[in-house]
Amino acid sequence: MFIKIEPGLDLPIYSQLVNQLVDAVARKKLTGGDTLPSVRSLAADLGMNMHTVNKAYHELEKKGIIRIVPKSGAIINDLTQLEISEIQLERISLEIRPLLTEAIVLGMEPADIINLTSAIISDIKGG
Amino acid sequence: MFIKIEPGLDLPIYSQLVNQLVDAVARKKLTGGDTLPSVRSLAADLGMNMHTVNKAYHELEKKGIIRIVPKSGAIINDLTQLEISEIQLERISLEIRPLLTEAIVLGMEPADIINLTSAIISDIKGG
DNA sequence: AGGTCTGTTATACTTTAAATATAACAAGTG
DNA sequence: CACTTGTTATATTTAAAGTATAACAGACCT
Repeated sequence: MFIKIEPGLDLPIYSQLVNQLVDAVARKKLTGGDTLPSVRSLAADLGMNMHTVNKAYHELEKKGIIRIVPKSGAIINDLTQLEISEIQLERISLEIRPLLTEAIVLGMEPADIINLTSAIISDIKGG
Repeated sequence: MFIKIEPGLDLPIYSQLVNQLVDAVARKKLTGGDTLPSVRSLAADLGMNMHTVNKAYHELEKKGIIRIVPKSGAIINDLTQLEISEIQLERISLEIRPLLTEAIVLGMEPADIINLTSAIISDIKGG
């Protein structure tokens, strides 16, 4: 797999795993219908515990990015041409808010923030 | 004070305090030169421990929003007409990135995200 | 000068989250 | 039938969050 985990970072390793899997979907290394490795095999791959991977998978399920079929496996959801749910939009807004507030307080103009946002989005898709 | 802390939330109470103080600066309830209450008095006010408030203040100092003068107190920095530092910009970008990635994966178009961002910024300033 | 308030530092403790370690179960798959 | 799957349960370790006291030294005020 294309996952690199760094223990000792300020971000928990299960969150790192979540972020990198979301990233992989954004970059289309993973796409709707693809299956994720079993929690056991991925845990072995990454040198971490089964339950840690399991926690990451359930986090991804909460986010609506994968579905978990008990006794079978985890599958990436097909979200193309599907409207984002109100709940997920609300959650993202709530998490993004304090960061935007901080940017404003530190002196960024709305236009600067929009430019930064656009640049990051391009990088996510392109890089 | 205009601070409301909710224990039992998934966000640590020292982070809640940080967020609400940043928010107060954004809304200009607090502005450059204003002093924050002492860690002891604010802790008593909010029914929390001195060290928890202290932790929040130091977090705000790392963010560049206040300065702490030992044996004296905490003062809001004057950041108007001051360029954001490269370090802070880098940190904000790094934290905002996974949220934007998630939005993309959940089907939002770049334009949608920009609109959402603009709306939140307006709300921060206006509300 | 004296007393109070300040942030700082240190120590100790409790509680919660993160992470690991095993083990067993029941259902899907070949 | 044998194997793999996610699930569940229990136990343990480590780190973070939060509280509780106490003492210190400089600032501040009368």
